[in-house]
Amino acid sequence: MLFSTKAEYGVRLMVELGRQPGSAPISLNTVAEAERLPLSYLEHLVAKLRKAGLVTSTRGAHGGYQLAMPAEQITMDAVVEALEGQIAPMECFHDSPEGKVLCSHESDGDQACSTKLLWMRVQGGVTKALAGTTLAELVEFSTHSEERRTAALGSAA
Amino acid sequence: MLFSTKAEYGVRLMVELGRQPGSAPISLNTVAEAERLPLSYLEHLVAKLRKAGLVTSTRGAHGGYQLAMPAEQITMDAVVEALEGQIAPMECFHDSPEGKVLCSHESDGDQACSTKLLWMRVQGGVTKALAGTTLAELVEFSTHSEERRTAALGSAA
DNA sequence: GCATAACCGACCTCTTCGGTAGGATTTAGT
DNA sequence: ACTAAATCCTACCGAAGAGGTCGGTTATGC
Repeated sequence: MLFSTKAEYGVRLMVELGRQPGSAPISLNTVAEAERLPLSYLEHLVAKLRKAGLVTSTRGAHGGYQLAMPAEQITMDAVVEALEGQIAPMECFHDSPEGKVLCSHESDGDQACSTKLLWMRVQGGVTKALAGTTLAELVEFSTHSEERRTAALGSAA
Repeated sequence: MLFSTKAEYGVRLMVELGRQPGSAPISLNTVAEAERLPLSYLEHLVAKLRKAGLVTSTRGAHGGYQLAMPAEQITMDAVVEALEGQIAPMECFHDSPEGKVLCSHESDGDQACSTKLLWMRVQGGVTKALAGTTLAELVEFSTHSEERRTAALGSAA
């Protein structure tokens, strides 16, 4: 498995927040029941999203969470990275401060190990897919999906 | 991490086999020393590659492993899948017998969960990168890399 | 028959995953 | 001021997988 359920649950959580039209915060309990996910586990995940600056929280009664910015501006690479940690295909891969991709096997400065070409391409494919998808797209996708389901149920009855 | 060292070590093993020009089998010990990887662990990995039909083995003295087909015909999706299991971004993803991608949350036949769009794109990016890379490319890449290193050392001396 | 090597299965340690538990803190409403 | 609702925080826990190790069995060339 490329990703764990941390990413799955976290994305579902973000989509759920994105579906809410108003400006009132949504409690985690509401999200947990809507998506049938364990509340206590979601607490851990939403903490990562908050620390990454993707959601804001308001404490106390009638508190909850909201997106920190419009869903159109949230790309999924930020969401997944907040939940799963840095997106690297292999342990020896890490981003250097200048944004270059390094492989810790390159002890001689410029040398690349025999697998670097492959992992570079894989990482490129993944980050391109993640960065090219906005939360708004997923919200719209799920909304349409639900409309189709409701329509199908209606015509079946 | 998207992949574990199983894929890393396994690919390095395959590259090492691909670098050998002759038709004589290479012992695992030779590979292990060349790549500085634990022999006993490589045994487990090469077993997976053999079961997947990517390498052939000859037992007994002077035995070893060889590529089951020319390196140009070996694409890395087969190698990585043999080592890591099915390439799916999320646990709920699995290939149906007809080759379609399914999500086990789609209990209503056609419905998709809100994250499917995202994971479809990610999986597409990964499989495209893996299937678009042949073992021959990696062999050539590593050979050139080594030539550059040798040249650099020579000029420095 | 002996060295070499593939094969096989059991085991072991460590980390992560997915989740639970319990409490502390903040806030809205009464 | 009290209370209910919520976030927040830390610790823990069982299961699974990662990354090996080990000992032994089988097959083969010399």
